[in-house]
Amino acid sequence: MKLTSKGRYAVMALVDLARFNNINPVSLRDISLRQGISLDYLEQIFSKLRKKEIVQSVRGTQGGYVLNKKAKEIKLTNIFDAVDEKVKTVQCKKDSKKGCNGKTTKCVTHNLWDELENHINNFFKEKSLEDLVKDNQERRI
Amino acid sequence: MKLTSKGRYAVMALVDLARFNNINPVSLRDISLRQGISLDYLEQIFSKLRKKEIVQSVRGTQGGYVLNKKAKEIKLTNIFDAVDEKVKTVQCKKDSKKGCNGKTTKCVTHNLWDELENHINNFFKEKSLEDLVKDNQERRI
DNA sequence: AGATACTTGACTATTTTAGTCAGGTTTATA
DNA sequence: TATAAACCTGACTAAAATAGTCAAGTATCT
Ligand code: FES
Ligand code: FES
Repeated sequence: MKLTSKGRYAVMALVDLARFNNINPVSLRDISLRQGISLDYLEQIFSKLRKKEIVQSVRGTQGGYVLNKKAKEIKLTNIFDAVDEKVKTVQCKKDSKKGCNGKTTKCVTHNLWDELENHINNFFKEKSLEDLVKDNQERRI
Repeated sequence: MKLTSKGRYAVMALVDLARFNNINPVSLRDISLRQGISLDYLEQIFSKLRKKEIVQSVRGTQGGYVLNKKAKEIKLTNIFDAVDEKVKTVQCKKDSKKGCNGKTTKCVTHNLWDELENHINNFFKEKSLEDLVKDNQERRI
């Protein structure tokens, strides 16, 4: 199992934004340069973040993006949800009555993967953007 | 992030094997039928499990596979390790001094992903094959 | 007017996954 | 000892997912 770039970049970009989010909006160009992420790719990512109201956009010269909530209220789970970085451990469909490989009952490992999924999601629910910014500032002292 | 079929199948197959691992070796054909996993694919998986000494093979007619250790001593982490289902959250190479996107220092999220990786691996270190078999038997009563 | 920066949607190369396929070798047992 | 069951190995491949790029806009500040 691995984390995709989209998810990783979304968090990198938001940590960057949160750190420079004082008065003025932060342009994607700046984030792109600081974090080494393609501008075009960032645009895709921020489009999704905006639709889920995690950031707000400011158009025109001197424009950019601003956080739409307090950093404390933005959890990792919200970010991942916005960019479709979902944790998927089971093979069977959630709603379907059928288990793995067409069995009428859930497969022998179904519950294990459900536990795993919860275990991972708990981590994402606890961590906020504020935590990440703080961690980063401490390490820099 | 998602779990791959290889990892999922490896665990399904081992749980199956552990449950029927009384006296005689269990053939892949039986596992294939019971779990609905392609025989050819199972062979790939068991080849790896054998190399890591998680199972032992018995060749010839009436052959099959047997657990090479007690179910209690086989942890999920051993299984995943054997079939190369690794948890990879960071983008940077482990040994390289360079961080994400060629930075000389680790990127702003590196520590977060390290924490996440540990969080997930802890889950895998705790769960043993025995736990899984028991869970399954209880649910069947 | 011109530059900056957001907006959108389509397109594509690469990589990974999830297998299949073909051709073995070993061994119990009838 | 023939035969069938079952392990063993490596190469191959279709499909999906990923990680972007590219093009053509629109809005707004100076
Ligand atoms: S993972 Fe849900 S039935 Fe197998
Ligand atoms: S994940 Fe290690 S430097 Fe970015």
